[in-house]
Amino acid sequence: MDLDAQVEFLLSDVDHVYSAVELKDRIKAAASARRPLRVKLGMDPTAPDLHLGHAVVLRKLRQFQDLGHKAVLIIGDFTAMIGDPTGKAKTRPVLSARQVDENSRTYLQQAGKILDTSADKLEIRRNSEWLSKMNFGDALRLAQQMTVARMLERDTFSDRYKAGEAIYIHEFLYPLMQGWDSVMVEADVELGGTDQTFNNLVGRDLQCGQGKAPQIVIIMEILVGTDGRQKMSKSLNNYIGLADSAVDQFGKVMSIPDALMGQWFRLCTPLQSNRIASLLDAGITHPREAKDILGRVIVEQFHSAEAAEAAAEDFRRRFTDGGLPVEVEVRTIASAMLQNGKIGLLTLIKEIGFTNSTSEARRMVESGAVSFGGQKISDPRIHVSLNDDPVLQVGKRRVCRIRVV
RNA sequence: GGGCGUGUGCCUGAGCGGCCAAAAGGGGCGGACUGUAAAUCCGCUGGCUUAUGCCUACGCAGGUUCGAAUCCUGCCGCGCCCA
Repeated sequence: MDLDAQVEFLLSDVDHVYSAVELKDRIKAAASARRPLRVKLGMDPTAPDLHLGHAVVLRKLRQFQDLGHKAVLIIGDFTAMIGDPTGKAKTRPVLSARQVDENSRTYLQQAGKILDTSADKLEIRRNSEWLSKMNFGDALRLAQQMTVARMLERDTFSDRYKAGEAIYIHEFLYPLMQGWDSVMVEADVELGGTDQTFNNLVGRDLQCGQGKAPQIVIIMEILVGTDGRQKMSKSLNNYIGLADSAVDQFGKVMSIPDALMGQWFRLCTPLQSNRIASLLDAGITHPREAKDILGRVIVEQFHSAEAAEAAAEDFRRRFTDGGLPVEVEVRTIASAMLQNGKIGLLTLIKEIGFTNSTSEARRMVESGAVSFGGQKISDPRIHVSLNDDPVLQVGKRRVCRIRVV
């Protein structure tokens, strides 16, 4: 691939670059020096699950790897003590070393579905490595490179400030710490979502301050979650986890608003733009069909083509035809729960894990959402016996076969 | 440090002594209709072995009262203004 083609490839589906010219020059310089670019991506190990939103940036990182560059994954174990002020999140609890370890492990396992994990293509660092060693003087020198006015340019800060919400001084340190990471790992490029723009640009400033070449910043569009409204995030529960089962992933894709398909095709699949255009043209492709394809293409990236096909088939049986899934999950109940061979329906629903309380189970039954042994049940007081592994269904999605052990 | 204001359920936000498990909207869940889309309509949205019943809840701790989310005292958080 010649230089221009590489740049074009790397900047495809990108929201913003600072700047394309620099990227081209840097690639050229690296090639003649026979060294790979160091492409940085930071992640907070605060939650154990990666989702499709993370995958957008990870896929971009993979493209760099495929062109021979090195991915530098930063586990933000130190910055996690603050938490990026971007969200509404309050001050976060300090993570224990063990939590960080656990989260990091599952991160890498999940990121490995997208990234090339061979040693010469991937470097993993924790920012506590250098941040925990800085003293107050070091921090002061860092802080001197930033002004309050500049901080307040950030929407997240100015909005909160105008709204009269609390902004703590240490939150101002977050972008500086993240920027310092770039200095320490000598990043040539940093990837991030649009919400990371400010932080990543700070990295450029800090690098310049150290007399180094500023990193190129590549900003990806933020993926909208399954609700079609807000950015995908675990806390909003509008996400598709990379570790979710094929069936879950496919089902969730099918539930997104049609209007979201365009973005998802662009950011979550490798399909070409002309193909996407024809899929989105309702005159050519029925939206349901398009979404089915979207679902399969996404699922096969994290599972396999066979698993994606099976998930689509399962979906058809359950929701299009209104039947039971190909494989009904079996859940068990201890025989000690039974009295005279029977158990209260509400207790059963709760014990099996379909609701968090019997009150909730009661509401489900009263609203006509529950069927047991293939029969709809509307009386919450009923007691049932569990011979022959009966099927319990609560709502459309919660189905299982019950076995007494 | 001082003054003023504010603190309600997942969120926003009403309530200002009983009719409050707490208005209204949002969100979520369930149902109808569908393509688990959109739009629309209906119901639910603290817990309790099944209840015209009990328990827990309106920042925290006390107090006044037959009775408090509502009044009083102290404390804590947040905001604004002054220093």
